[in-house]
Order: sequence, then structure tokens, then C-alpha cells
Amino acid sequence: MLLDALRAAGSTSRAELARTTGLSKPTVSTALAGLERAGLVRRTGEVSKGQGRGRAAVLYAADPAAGYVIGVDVGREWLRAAAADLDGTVVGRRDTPNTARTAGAMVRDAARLARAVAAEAGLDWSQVVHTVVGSPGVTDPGTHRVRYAVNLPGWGRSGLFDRLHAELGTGLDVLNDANLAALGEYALGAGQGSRLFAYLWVGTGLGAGVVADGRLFRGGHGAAGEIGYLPMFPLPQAAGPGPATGAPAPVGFSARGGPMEDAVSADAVVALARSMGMPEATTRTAKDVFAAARAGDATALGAVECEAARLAHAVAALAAVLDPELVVLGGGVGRNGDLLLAPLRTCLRELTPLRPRVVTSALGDDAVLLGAVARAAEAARERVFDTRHDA
Amino acid sequence: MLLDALRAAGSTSRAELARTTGLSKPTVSTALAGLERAGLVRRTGEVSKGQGRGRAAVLYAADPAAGYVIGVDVGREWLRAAAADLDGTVVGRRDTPNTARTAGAMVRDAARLARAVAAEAGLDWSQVVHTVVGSPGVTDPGTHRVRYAVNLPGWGRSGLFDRLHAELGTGLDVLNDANLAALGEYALGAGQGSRLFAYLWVGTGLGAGVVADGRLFRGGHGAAGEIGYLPMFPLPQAAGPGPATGAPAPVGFSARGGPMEDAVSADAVVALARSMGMPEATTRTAKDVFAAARAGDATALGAVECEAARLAHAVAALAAVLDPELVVLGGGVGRNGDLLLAPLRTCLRELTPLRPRVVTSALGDDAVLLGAVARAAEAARERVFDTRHDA
DNA sequence: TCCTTTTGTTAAGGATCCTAACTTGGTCCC
DNA sequence: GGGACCAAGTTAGGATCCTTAACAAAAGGA
Repeated sequence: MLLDALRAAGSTSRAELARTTGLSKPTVSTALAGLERAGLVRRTGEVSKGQGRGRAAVLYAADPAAGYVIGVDVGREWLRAAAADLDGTVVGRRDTPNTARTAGAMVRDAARLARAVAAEAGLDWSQVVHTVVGSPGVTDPGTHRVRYAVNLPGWGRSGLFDRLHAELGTGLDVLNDANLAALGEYALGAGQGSRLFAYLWVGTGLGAGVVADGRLFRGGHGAAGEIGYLPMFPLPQAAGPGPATGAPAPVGFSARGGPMEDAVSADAVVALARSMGMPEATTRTAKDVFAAARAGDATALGAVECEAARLAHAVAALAAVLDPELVVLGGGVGRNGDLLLAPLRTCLRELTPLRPRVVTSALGDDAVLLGAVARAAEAARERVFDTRHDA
Repeated sequence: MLLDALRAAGSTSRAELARTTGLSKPTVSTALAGLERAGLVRRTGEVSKGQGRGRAAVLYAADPAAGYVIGVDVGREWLRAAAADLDGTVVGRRDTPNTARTAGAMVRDAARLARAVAAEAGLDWSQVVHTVVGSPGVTDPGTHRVRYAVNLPGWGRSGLFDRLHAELGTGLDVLNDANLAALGEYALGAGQGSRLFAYLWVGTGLGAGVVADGRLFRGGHGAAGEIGYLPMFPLPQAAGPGPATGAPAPVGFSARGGPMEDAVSADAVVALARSMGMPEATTRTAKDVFAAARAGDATALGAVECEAARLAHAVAALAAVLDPELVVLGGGVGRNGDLLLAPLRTCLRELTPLRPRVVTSALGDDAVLLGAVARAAEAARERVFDTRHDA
């Protein structure tokens, strides 16, 4: 509790701590002495009280160097790793292309990258207390099994957690990447201070992470926020004589249904743009579409607006079920807030009275990695406190 | 804490309590003496130990009569009220038709009914510690304002909470009815013991309540679970040349979109059945449709199956965003599990890999009322403990 | 009748945190 | 520059809470 107060307030004198925590001065003094002996707290200097007239205060602060953590982002194309101290301050960072073709190789590469990052930052591996790995797929909190990781071959195999754990030898959590990105935005980005918000990742796939009261909302099987699986309508209709309908029948795959991921992810943006008449040759990726739209291409702008309207449906679904205060848009597609946000908000107004604030990610590609680091730091703080306090 | 242990275990001796709570025998004795003096705990007898050979144990139990609560269900057609003790055991119950046409009259009627139920149960009003009122609409935890209560004229007016509070003079919460139904199912019905489940209310409208770890999940503005507002697809499509599609265009209102409530609530069932050819004269309510289906009417069965398929979409949306372990179906339409569950489950298998268990409500029409009572009892237990413990 | 077993009470001790008074080290002002 | 003043930190003593250990009381069985 004292540590939490110290971390929140930074360098603080013991008298000040006594005031903010409600404890008495003697209690704070003895407890802090214990924490200092355990290496969790450090004198940070002695400040001659900028204003006051009394005796100079000795300042203490939680020592972020009491332990270090590693965050790893296992993406389809990149492996990213960062080392950070207990405050979550990044002290080392390294990305490599993900060339591994098997899950085993990926585990090895990830572990090697983690150790390399720690070494580069001048850390001995024994100082690393906890590691958090983010990857696509659903990780069941109970079984440690990764499921639905369609993009990573073999990554869903069981025993993977144990292998990673053995390679690293630190505390370990494996979590869904969208969930970690949400934590990252909560800790450092657009979601700071929000009581309930959702991070909507739109890129090569679609996913969401939900943070409620600062904690990840994971669902009954760890699959909360897997809105890529949200089935698209139309609803089943009666066969036989129906009521006359003047509305034009919609065309395209959405009329047939399918998971929402297929309708809004990067590939869908490309397909959409091409179907509206953009040339196949110069329209290879979603990035091309957004670039063309920014250059003023009317067709591309139309495709972007259509994508925005589809995303509005995703946001509306989140709003109807969760009622978040805020939705943060991220991922390769979602980051294009300059083009997407305005039409998305307009469309949302027509869809539902429940309209959360919608903004774009503040962390971009680093959201997952920083979320992993933030979560690892949190876990490490508890763990370091527990172990050091016994001794 | 001792009280919680007592309530969980029922009548218990002090020695037994010391064992289960981890406290020492003297501590339990003195604490229990204090609770007894405060009137929160009572000797329930002395059992000569059915089996053991030792001294007879004096049994204690939490006194449920230390306070009473009222639960009220303000529905469009009925006002229901129940009085219960701190255990949530109902000691009085009364329903009246809701004839009030203005919010003011409804407040008056509800308060009168509450007092009548208490009197009938032989309670003095001063014994009533807390009241919980369930009604349609979203109640913002911050402002106490009820919003979106489309079915109750004037109920959304501000100041309503304060008027009700003044009329009753007890602790008061006003909560969404679907949320309370979820709490009811958690406390007494199909959701018992579930870590995360959703109650899906399908009747004259559509709503859901979410209970996570025994606590209501209310969302950022108290609107979590308002899936009646879930917009229906189809997704917006590109104008211009689209990819060829062989799928037949769906017909009916769902092709035009709209909130999900319009597609699955009782009125929609009637419209659906009629559109499939059921006679208007004998198809007045959803109940008629289900009755006909049970009698073997093929058209009605078709309509029911179609409704089940639509509900499967609602369940799939819940699953994709929340990932509940369990979905409990309730309300005038939802209660027909014998007809709905099988096709719903079949359809769900085609829609999504995330398939929660789906069952029907165990409490039926009483879910909201019992949920209100359960929540009121919980609030009252804390309140009674706090106030009596000071004195 | 006495022994065993379990309940509940009494007595003593320790952990934790508090209040109150005091010491220390500093700024401010004459 | 020396004392007044002020806030930081320490020391001493005490209250509260809970624990362990031993004991007294009550019941069943030999």
C-alpha cells in the first residue's frame, strides 16, 4: 500500500506519505525502513523544501530497478520485444522479422530475442522477474492453451506455454494481442483514466480488448472481445410470402453472412476498393487504398467511407453489449483515423442511441508491446514485493 | 466476515466457525457476542452433537430478521412487489395491474404497493432498510436519471428517483429490469455459481443483463446489455459494380436494418408468423404462435424456428463481445425453451465457434422481482451491519 | 464412576499502529 | 548573525486486536 502511494506520487517525504496514506509518521518510518532494507525503496535525495520553512525532507521513491520485465509481441510478420523496469519504463527494445515457420522455432526465436533485449539493456537475466507474451488467438486462463490462432501455424498446440516457460525461466503470461493493446492504451495511451473502454484492433484481422476499472475483462473462456467472430446478418427470413419490401436488396458477401472479420479487415478493404473500380495493379494493400484516399481519389474515398460505416457496426455492437465510455481504434486499418473517424461517427448516429466516444490509438504499432510490458510490470511488482518481503 | 461465514453455512457452533474462518476460538466468541448484542446474530439452539462425544455445541446463526427489504418490479402491465428478510427469503408478495398513466401516479402506486406488502407481512415500515425498484430503461449510476424507458410514459423524467426516495424513506436503487432478472437468476435460478453469464430477456422488448463474478456489469453509463439497440446488418455495400453474388437477396425488414429489438421481440414473432401465412384473426400475440407450434401447426413451427435463428444471432453477439459461460433465456418469448432451444443451438453452431451454454430461465416472470429482492437484501446486509455496529 | 472428547472461557503475550512529546535541522526576520 | 519559528523525523508509551496455551465444563461410553 505504501509502495502504491509512492509509485503514484513519485518522490515523497515520510511526513507527506503519512498525510496522504492516513498512517502515522512512526508507522511510515518503520515500514519504509523495512522496504529500504528489502531493496524496494530508495532514498532519492533531500530537498530543502522549495517553499516551506521547516527542516529539509528526505525523499524516498519506489526503486524501479528492483526488478525488470520483458514484453514480447509475437505478430505474423514481426517479433518485437522490450525490456522495462518495474515502472514500465522501457530500457531496451528490439524488433526482428518473424521468419519462423513452426511454432517450435517461434518459441526459440522469441526466447532468444527476449534474452538479447535484456542483454542489450545491460541486464543480467536473473534480474528479469516476469515476461508477458502477446499473440493472436485466445488463451484460456485455466488451461494455458492458445486457441483460434489461425494466423500462426502450430501456435495453438498445447504444451507451448510450458515450453516458453521452460525457455525463459521467469514468470510468464501469454495473452491475446488485442487485449494487451487495450492494456497498453490504458496505461500509456488514449484510454488513460477511462473506467471502461474497448480497444478495437482492425488490421489483418479484427479483435477487441476490454479494460474495466483498470483490469482486463477476459470473459468466461478468455475470449471476450473476439468480435471478429461476430456473425453478420441478414437475419433468417421466412420462406413464403413475405411483406412487400421496397428496399433494394443488398449485394456482396455481407448478404450471405459470415464472420465480421471477413467484412472489415485489411483484405476486405482491398476487395471493397477493387469492387468499386480501383485498379487491381495499384491496389495491393489496405495502405494503398488509404493513400489514394488521402491523395483525393474519389473511389478510394468511397471505399474508405464504406469501411467506416462497417466499423460503425462493430462499434455499435460493442456499445450495445458493453456500453463502454470510449472505443479506441487501432491496427493497420484502424489507425487511419483522419479518414475513418468522421464518417464512422456520422454512421453511428444513425445506428444507435448508444454512442461511445471514438478515438484513434495513441500508441500505434507499439500498443501490444507496451501493453505486454505494462502488464508484466504490474505482475512483477506484486511478485517482487511478495518474495523480497518474506526474506 | 463472520456474518458471511454464518450466512453461508447456516447454524454453526463457535468452534466450527473458528475452524472454517481461520480465526481463533476466543476471537470468534467475543466477536459473536458483539454481533449478538447488536441484534445481528441469534442463538438458534443447542445441539447434542448427533455423532460426536464431546460437549454439546451452542449454535448461532445470522438473524435474517435484523432488517427487511422490498423489491418492486415496475412493468408496463404489472406492478409487483415483494417483502423479504435479509436472507432474501420472501415473506410477502403482491401484484397489481399497472393502471397509472403518468409517472407521478406510478411512483405513488409503487410506493403504496410497497407499504401494503410490508404491512401484509406484519412488518412495521421502520424495519424496512432498503428498496430496489426494477424498471425498463437505463439508469445512470451517477445521475440517477432513467433514460430510454420508451414503454413507460414520463418515467424518464429527472427527479423521479428523488420522489421515489422521498415517498419510501429507505435506501433505494433503481435498476434496469433485465439486469435485475440476471441477478435473480444468479441468486436463485439458472445462473447459480456461474462466473460470467448473461440473461437475455425477450418479450415485448429485448434486453440483457450481465453478471460477472457475482456482480452486475453495468457498463460505462449503465447501459451494458442493451442489445435491443444492436443494429442489424446488412453492412453498407459499395455502389457500383460489385462482385457477382449467387446468394438470393433476403427480404423483409431485416434487409433494411434497424435495431434488433424490432426483429426478435414479441411483436416481431407475430409479424413473422403472419407473414408466413398464419391467420391474422387467431394470431394476436406471440403466445398464440407458440401455442400453435406446440399443437403441431407447421407454419407456426417454421416461425418459431426462424425466431430461434434470430435469437441465435443475439446470443452470438453476446458471445463475440463478452464470451459468457452461460446465456439464460427469459421473458415472454424467451421462456419457450422447449421450442426455441434446439433450433437456436443448431443455428449457433453455424454462426460462430464461440458457443456459450444456453438454457431457459428458472424463475420465469419472477426473475426481475426476485433479483430486486436479492440485490436489496445484499445492500441491506451491509447497511444494517454498518449502522448497528457503530451503536 | 471415571475417562475421553469436544466446546467454550480465561489468562498471558505479541504484533501492529496510534498519540504525544521531543529532537533535529532548516528558513526567516530583526 | 542569532534567536524565533516551523516542519521532519524519532522515541516512548499505550490501545487494540488477535493469537496461543491452559483450563473448566459438559456430554458419551466403558
